[in-house]
Amino acid sequence: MELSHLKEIIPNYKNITLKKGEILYHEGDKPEYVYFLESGLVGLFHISENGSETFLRVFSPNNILGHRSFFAEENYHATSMALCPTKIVAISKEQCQNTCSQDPSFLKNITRILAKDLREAELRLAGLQDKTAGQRIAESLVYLKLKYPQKTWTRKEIAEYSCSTYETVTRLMTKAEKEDIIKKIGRDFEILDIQKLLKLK
Amino acid sequence: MELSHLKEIIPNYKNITLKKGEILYHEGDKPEYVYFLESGLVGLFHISENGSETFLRVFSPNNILGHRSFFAEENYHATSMALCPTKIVAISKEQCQNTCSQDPSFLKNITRILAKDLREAELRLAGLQDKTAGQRIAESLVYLKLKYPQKTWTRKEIAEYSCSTYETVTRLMTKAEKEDIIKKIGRDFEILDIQKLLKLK
DNA sequence: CGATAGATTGAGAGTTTTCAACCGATGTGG
DNA sequence: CCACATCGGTTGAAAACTCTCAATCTATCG
Repeated sequence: MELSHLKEIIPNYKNITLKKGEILYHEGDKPEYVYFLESGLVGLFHISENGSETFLRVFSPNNILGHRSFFAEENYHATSMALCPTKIVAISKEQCQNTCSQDPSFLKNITRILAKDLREAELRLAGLQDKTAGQRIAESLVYLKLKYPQKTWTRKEIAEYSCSTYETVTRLMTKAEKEDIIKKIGRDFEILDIQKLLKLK
Repeated sequence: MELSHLKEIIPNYKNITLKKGEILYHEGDKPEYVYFLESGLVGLFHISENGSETFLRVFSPNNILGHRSFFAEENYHATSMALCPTKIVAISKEQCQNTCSQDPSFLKNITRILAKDLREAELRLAGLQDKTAGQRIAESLVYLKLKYPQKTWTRKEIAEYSCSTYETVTRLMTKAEKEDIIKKIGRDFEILDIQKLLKLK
């Protein structure tokens, strides 16, 4: 979705700069703004009572965030955290409201994003039923590394994205390296053969 | 969402009658219509290669369905099946398009539905990480039976909704009955104590 | 009343997680 | 620029939770 013209059509907006690990909003907070990511990377996480974290979505430049809660008219159901130094533009709810009225394609774009994200979430849900931890981890490696290659993903982040544990991620990665499917580079890694990775048992 | 006025604002529509178990659309099909449920109950299921099924969503009277794929401009990612005799109104994509343009609240309503469903899907995803099978089953019993009390849910349906197996559902229900938390009535059941059910270990 | 779909129960198996100990990389301050 | 502290990664062994498989039983319906 091309939202890069947003700054031009919105009269006044707020700039936010986040360091790695800083929180944009917490689960349960009441939405006051809709955000637009200019540079960096943000992760959306759900943190349960017993402390287990689930990595729900990744936001990269030109992505909108905070929109789900705004359009559902609900408080945030998860916590947004910068995964690296990040610059964000905050637009007030009223401004977002106005943009919706003035630019019909704006709302339609957001509807499409929500519809696609719903598909993804539901397929991940189904994947937890019918895929092994190894398969989910392999798919997560492909998704995260190919879509966001600049980021050195930690085993923990990969685990939380694939709904597994960092030990299991480590084990799968060690196995994949032994079969020349990936190559570890320091704490980072590189995918050598996507097809083999996705078929790894 | 109140969509019951849809028949009045849409000039021509198609009526569909489904028997229990009949399919409205299959995963992979290209959307030609957006549907509106008049009476009955429809389930949305994802069926994986190895045959495991995941019960994603329930649609009841006045619900719209098929909208996710339409607004994402994607083929269906799951299969819709009638859970009991059901009457549906089909609206062509063009008519849906027109309604969006003419009635701004229509699109906004759908956006809200998608946003709420995304929350639900993501929280279920997180729940698979941090809740036991028993907890998920208990929550599914509460959700399905309280929201759709008229339907006799099978153990299999409950299992697919909670991402578990019908044997595990049976075991939990037997346990819950021994503790006077639910009461089995033939193949159906009744919840006697919601709070206890949700806390059942 | 028989046939069939659905439910129950038990036992065993298997995948993942959990716990624990140790190793290695990275980055910062002296 | 080195030393060290810290964060992240690796590996092994044991435990646990569910699932799978199998046999049996019970509702429901024609």
